[in-house]
Amino acid sequence: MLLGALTYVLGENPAFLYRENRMRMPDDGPPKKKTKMSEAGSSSHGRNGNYDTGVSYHRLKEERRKLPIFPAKGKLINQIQRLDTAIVIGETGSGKTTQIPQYLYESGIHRNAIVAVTQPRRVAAITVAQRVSDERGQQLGQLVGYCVRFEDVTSENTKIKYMTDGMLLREAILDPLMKRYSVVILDEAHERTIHTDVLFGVVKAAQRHRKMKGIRPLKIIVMSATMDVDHFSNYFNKAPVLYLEGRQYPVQVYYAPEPQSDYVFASVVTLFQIHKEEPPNQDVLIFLTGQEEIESAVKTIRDVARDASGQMPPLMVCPLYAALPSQQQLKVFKATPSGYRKVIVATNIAETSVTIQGIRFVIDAGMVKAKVFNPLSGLDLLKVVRISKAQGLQRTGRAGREAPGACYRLYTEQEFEELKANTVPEIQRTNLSSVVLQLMALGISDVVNFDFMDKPSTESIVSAVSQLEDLGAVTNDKPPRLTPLGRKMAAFPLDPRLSKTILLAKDFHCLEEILSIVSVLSVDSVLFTPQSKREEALAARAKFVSSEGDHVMFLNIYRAYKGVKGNKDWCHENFINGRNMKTATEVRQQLRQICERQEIPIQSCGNDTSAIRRCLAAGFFMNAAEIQKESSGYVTLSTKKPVHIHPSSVLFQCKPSYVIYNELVKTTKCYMSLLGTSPSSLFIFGSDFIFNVVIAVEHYSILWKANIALGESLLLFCLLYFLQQLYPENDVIQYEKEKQFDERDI
DNA sequence: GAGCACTGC
Repeated sequence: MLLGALTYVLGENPAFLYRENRMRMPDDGPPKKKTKMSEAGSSSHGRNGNYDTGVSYHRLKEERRKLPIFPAKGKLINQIQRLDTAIVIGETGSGKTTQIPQYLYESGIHRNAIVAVTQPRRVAAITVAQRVSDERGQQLGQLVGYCVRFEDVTSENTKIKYMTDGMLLREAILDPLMKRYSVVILDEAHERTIHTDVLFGVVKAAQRHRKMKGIRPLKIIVMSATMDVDHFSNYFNKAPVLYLEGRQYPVQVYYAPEPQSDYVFASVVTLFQIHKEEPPNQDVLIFLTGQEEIESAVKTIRDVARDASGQMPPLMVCPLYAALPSQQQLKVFKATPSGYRKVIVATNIAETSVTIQGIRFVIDAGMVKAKVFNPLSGLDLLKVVRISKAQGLQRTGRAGREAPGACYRLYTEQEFEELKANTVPEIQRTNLSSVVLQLMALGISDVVNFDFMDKPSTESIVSAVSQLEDLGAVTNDKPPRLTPLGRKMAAFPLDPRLSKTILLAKDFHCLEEILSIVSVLSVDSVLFTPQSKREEALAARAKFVSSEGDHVMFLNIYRAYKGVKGNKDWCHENFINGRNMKTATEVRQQLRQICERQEIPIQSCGNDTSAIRRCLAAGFFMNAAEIQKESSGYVTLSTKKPVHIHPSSVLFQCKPSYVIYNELVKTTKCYMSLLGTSPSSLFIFGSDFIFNVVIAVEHYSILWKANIALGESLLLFCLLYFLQQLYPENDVIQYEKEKQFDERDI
């Protein structure tokens, strides 16, 4: 295969010519955890891990003194001491994450209370805590600890606590004033995760309220690598900004001379140009958008390399994306054999989550696959979109971690200039129902006027509130109030529809089963279907399949997995993703504990799947669809939107009259994914005086559907009563938009 | 008869 050459133009933008590093020192961070998987099983992460004394402690002490932040220590502490809120801008490698919490502790600014440091990712919280604990010469979980989901490695002695941002937000529900903490450090604030964004408002309010109530003051430190400093400062009442120098090698940026229509191909061409000209053992990182592109690029690269073997040094090609099984992900961390060049073809997972040593060249396609949420249609879709300038910068920086490097951008300099400065914060492109429920549990009812740094659109808030209203979690007052049911729902770390389903399960006496199903639904797919072994995978799966829907299949899988005690070979043979299945069992354990705390009786319905199906139908009543006689498709009952069963569903061939679905995904068509059928249900939709009613008693083929006025509802309820008498084995479930659960809960 | 980026509680 002959690859045409692609010539590049040298980037003129000085912002992307990184400053030469003056001090050559090890990175400030702890030794990076090598894989995503190693943290997935992090419960084994040692409390007694690397605890070490003597030589190692003194060596670490020396290293600390050499960090770029060290000379600034006195001045920094002095400033922070005087300020209520400070913004700290530090480039990669400044040492801010590991050192500032220790400086605060050493200088007594913590006032003997806890310093909380939030991180967007679990791995970061765990590894940084381990590193800092080592630097103090202490055992992890003593002075320095961490707290992430499923794991709390802290003690009464802990004064420096690394935690995920989501964890601190959860804690805030129980204690909105955050009284345990004297300092809250929000690290990696530039990433603008939805949790960090909500925390901005929560800590700001806590600080103000503590001042008003005369409680020990709360110091806020926002740490970021952003260039958009003013935005942060303005939000925190013009808080002063402290700058720290980082450590980064220069990276030469090259632009494509003209726009590239096929960036996958262009990336392969560029790779071989680098490969021809540069010495081997200088590794290359290619950024593409998803599994399909990556697999196609990997194949092309391998083909070309094979054809040209003998004419150039060999290549070691590694794909890298989150859905890739653990063992294959691990390959990217293997040392490159001598004489080889390693090429990693990755999604944006390599931008922040995974750091790979030895990268000297980055090839950036300039695109990313992003979830786009439309609050009006309630539709999620994944779209390939252009990256932001900040993201481009982040990718470029990946070439200069250990030595000077180069970044080849597969777009023109003009295209770069036209990119958005920053990625749209997550809070502005996500379904907010879960966040709104959490805010209301925090006591903030007027969510529309919450002090957001960047406000989500009113439509998305209104749509979230309305969904919570449908579920009976909030009242339809203005502003809405949390119902007792809503308060219970907020205790679960789940999508509100799933929390509601759990709370409904006690009425159907099938909580054990629902917990299993909900756990599987709330993690990434447990099914693994490689393109090459599709038939094999489907054959292996046949024993779990159920004509009653995907949920029952998940229950079968969960039970079988438990039956073999999570055996890895079993997972492999049955094309089950063991990593995600393990997470599901941990989720289930957590959900079970929350149920116990709420004193919900945990009962099993055994093999009575109809109870399970009724419960699911009741929880997902707003996600129901009815088959269309004429077209073989379905329409949603709530919005009359034409939809189809996704071919990956076990119900794809069955076409039941009524289905409930987990989510709508728009690709070539609008697909419902993860479906279930209801043995018999009544759904009531709508508001005010008009209800849209559907009764589907499939076993007896009774179908009735109408729009009725409230006055007629009496008649309807009489009818329902008779139906129930006639067919006692079929529950007739009714749902109104109003808060029928309140009375029962109070 | 279709393909889904990444986090987190």
